[in-house]
Amino acid sequence: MTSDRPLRVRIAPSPTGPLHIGTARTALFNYLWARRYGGTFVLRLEDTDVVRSTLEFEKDILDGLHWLGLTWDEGPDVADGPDRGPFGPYRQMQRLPSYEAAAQSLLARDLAYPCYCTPEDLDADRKAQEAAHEPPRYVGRCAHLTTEERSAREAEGRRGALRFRVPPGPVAWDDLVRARVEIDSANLGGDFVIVRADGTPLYNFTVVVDDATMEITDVVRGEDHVSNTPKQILLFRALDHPEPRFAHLPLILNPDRTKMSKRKSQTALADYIDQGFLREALVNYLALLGWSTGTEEEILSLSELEQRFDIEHVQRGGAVFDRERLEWLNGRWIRRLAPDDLVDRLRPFLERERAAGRIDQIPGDDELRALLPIVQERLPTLGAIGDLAGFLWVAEVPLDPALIVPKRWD
RNA sequence: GCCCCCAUCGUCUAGAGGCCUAGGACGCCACCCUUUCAAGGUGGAGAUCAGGGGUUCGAAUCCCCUUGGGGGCACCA
Repeated sequence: MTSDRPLRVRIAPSPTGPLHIGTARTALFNYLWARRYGGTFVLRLEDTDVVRSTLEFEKDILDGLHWLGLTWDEGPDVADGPDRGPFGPYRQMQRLPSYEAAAQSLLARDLAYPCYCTPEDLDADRKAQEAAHEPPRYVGRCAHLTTEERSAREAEGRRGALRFRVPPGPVAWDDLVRARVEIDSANLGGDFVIVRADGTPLYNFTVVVDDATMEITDVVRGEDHVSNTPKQILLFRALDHPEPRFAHLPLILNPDRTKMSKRKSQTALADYIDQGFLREALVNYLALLGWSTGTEEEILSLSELEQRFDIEHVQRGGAVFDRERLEWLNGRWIRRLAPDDLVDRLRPFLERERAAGRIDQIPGDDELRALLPIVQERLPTLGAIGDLAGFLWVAEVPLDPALIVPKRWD
C-alpha cells in the first residue's frame, strides 16, 4: 500500500492552548520515528479554529518544541515566521484553497452535500436520541434535498455546511501498535460536517487533505484519535489517495488513570521548564512513557533514543505520569551536566529569584562554579537553587533565636 | 446509551510457550558512607502476572468468556 513511498511523519499541533506535555510526547515519538527509520519529520499548524487559535500559543508551541531539541525538516520555525519545505504553506489557514478544491471535488461527485440544519435542529435531534437511548448521529435530513430545495434555501440566505456522505460497511486498518482495528461506518455518527457554514474547513477534513498532499505515510498520534481514523480513511478513499499507516500511541494519564488533563495534572510544558526541568530529563522521561528499550537501560539522551527507538516496544495501555520519577531523572541529568553548562542553566533561575526579591544579588560565574560541588548533587530541579542556596545572596539573613537550639555532641 | 481499545509490584516497565520460585527502575523501609541535608552503595518489603475456562507434556506469554479500567461519540482539535 504505502510501503514504497518515502517515509514521512508529522506533528500537527493546534495553537489553541500552550504546548501540552502529551503533544510534546507525540512530537517526540514522531521525531524518533523519522530519525530511526530514515524519514522526514513535518510540522504543520492546525489553526482552523480561528476563534481559539492565537499567535501567542503558536509561539509557545514552537518554542517548546525547539527547547526540547526536536528539529523538524519542514514547517514553520518561528511564530508568524516563514515556512521551510516543498509542501508549504504549513499553516492550515493559508491552505484554504486546497480544502476548497477538495470540497468541490467531493460535492461534484455527490460524495458530500450541503446541509442546512440549524444548531437548534441538531440539538433537538440529539436530545431525542438521548431520550430514546440511541447513540447520537446525524439523521440525514438534508442528505437528499433536490436541486430546487437547495436553491430555495440559498435564496432564503441560508448558507449550508458541507457534510460528507458516510458509505455503509466496515472500515478496517492494521494499526502499527494495536494490530487490526475494525469499525463499522454505521457507528460513525452519520454523515459528518467537513466544512462549516461559514466556509471554514473542519479538522477531520483538513487533516486528510493535508496528509494526502504532504504525502504523509505514517500517522503517529494519540489513542484518542482512533475513532477519527475510520472517518479519515473514508475521506482518503473519497479523495482517491492511498491511506497512510496509522499508529495510535497510548495516552498519558492522570494519577486516577483518566486522560491527562490540566485540572488534575500539570500539562503545560512551559510550566516544567519554569520549574527547572532539563530538556534531557523531559525527553528521556517522555520517551519512556509508553515505550521501553526492551532492556534495562533507562538514562538515555535524545541521540541515544534516536538509535534505539522501535515500534515493537511501544506499549498499548495508557501510562500514568509519575512526577516523582521525572524528578529523579531530572536529578540524574543535573548531576551529569558539565559545571559551566550547569552555571549557564542556573543563571535564569537566579535572575528570577532576584526579580522576585528573594535574593539581593546574583553570584558571578566563579562563585557559582565554586559552589557547584556541594549544590549539584542536591538539586532536584534548577528552580530549587533559591531554596537551597539563596541565603548566600541576601543582604541580611533573618535569624529567629527560637529556631537556634543548642546541640549536644558526644 | 452506543462504538472501539486496554489489562505484569502503588507507578513506569522487562517478558513474544519451558531461561520466571516473574527481572529492572521510581517511590517506600533498613543499613553503610556522612557532625546536617543530599548524592552514592548494599539489602528488604512489594505482583497467586485482574478472575474463570480452554489449547499444550508445559502459559504471564495462544484462544474464549467474565470483570475492571480507559478513549471516543461537535458546524473543537
